[in-house]
Amino acid sequence: MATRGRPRGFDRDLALQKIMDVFWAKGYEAAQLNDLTAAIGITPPSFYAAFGSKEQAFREAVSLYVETAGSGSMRALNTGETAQQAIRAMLLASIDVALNAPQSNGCLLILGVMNCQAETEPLYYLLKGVRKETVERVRARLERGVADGDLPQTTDIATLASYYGAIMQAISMQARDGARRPELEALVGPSLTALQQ
Amino acid sequence: MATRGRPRGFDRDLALQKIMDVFWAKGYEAAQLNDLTAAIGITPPSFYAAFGSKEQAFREAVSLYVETAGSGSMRALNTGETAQQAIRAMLLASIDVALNAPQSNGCLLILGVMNCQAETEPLYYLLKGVRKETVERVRARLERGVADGDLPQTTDIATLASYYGAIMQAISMQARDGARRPELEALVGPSLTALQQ
DNA sequence: CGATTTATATAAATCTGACTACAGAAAGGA
DNA sequence: TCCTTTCTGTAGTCAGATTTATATAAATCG
Repeated sequence: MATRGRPRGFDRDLALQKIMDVFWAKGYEAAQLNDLTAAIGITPPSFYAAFGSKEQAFREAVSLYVETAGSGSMRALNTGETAQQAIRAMLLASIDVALNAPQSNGCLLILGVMNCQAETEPLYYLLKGVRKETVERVRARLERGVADGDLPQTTDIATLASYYGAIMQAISMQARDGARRPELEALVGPSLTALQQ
Repeated sequence: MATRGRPRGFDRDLALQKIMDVFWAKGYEAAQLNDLTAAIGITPPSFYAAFGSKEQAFREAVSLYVETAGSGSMRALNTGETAQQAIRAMLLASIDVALNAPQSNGCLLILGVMNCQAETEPLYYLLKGVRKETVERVRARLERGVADGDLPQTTDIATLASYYGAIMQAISMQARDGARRPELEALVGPSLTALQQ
């Protein structure tokens, strides 16, 4: 059965990418419907028919981000022979992501919802959950490092996992503050000394 | 000559402290005039007569913060015999500040204005300037450490100053995400390994 | 005490931003 | 061709938030 009714006048997938870009550049609250509809080139009713609400559009944008732009650092975490190489690759990849942000800079998962008020609370916890998963993956990689013997048995894995999660947050904050690649990459070396005890 | 006209019905200094607390807890944009006037116990016209506008009130609150709550970490930076002791003291003090935040957590200078839009742009740059000063002071302390001989001549001072600025931002982010004292203090040890080459 | 000056409260003006009623347009199905 | 279905544009509603006009209250000065 073919689709009935008037066909949509724009590409929904392309529109979602632009939505992601706008949220990525401005964050959830600062991005207003004007920005979203203008970026897509549609009017509000078309937006609501296609995406339901600003909040639902954000959720879809986050999913897309996790699948595409945001996945680079997690893929990088699975490269490299040693845990240290993997962590370095992850941090460098997160710098790439931060600098690839359109307009503004930084990671959507870190900067997308900064204040937890009644209205934005569910979205705040959505992003917080994704960040927690990230730390979990770092922890798993460090555990493997201990098992592989490239980290000492005494390594405080939980602390270091949380530490590198914090470093990624710091990278995004610095990127948002206008830091360029050299300044961001300068953060990687010092942070890796924690693995060189 | 005595003050003419009806005297103010509230203590302006006390009111400014409450304004600081509200902005500290919620950030500039999330804090609405309702919250400010309710915290002080006055009505909007009294607020505007005393503080001019929400933006001017924020500027005064930032000044007060720098003089009081925020000065702890900078004072700590001047304690300790070695540069490493000083940095550790600074980080621990910034954890104290982050956990002393009313309601929410973190540093007003780091989390007070997160998105730089037309309206909040000047305030964003105000806070960014204060943060830059902080990094400058860290740099000066590290320079003294090299001069004192407790850091090697080859120390990359600019990089490390920026690094510890980033660590303080990370501490505030983690605190905002609900981290308690043990989790925050666990970030200090790994970050200090950068000085133990 | 009367005049002036300043603060307060009520209540509303003003503006912004998310969202939607309505009518018209473009497709498929009978 | 006519009906149903779905999308689109105009225009506007509605709620929330900062700011202010107006009248009243409380102080000092002459």
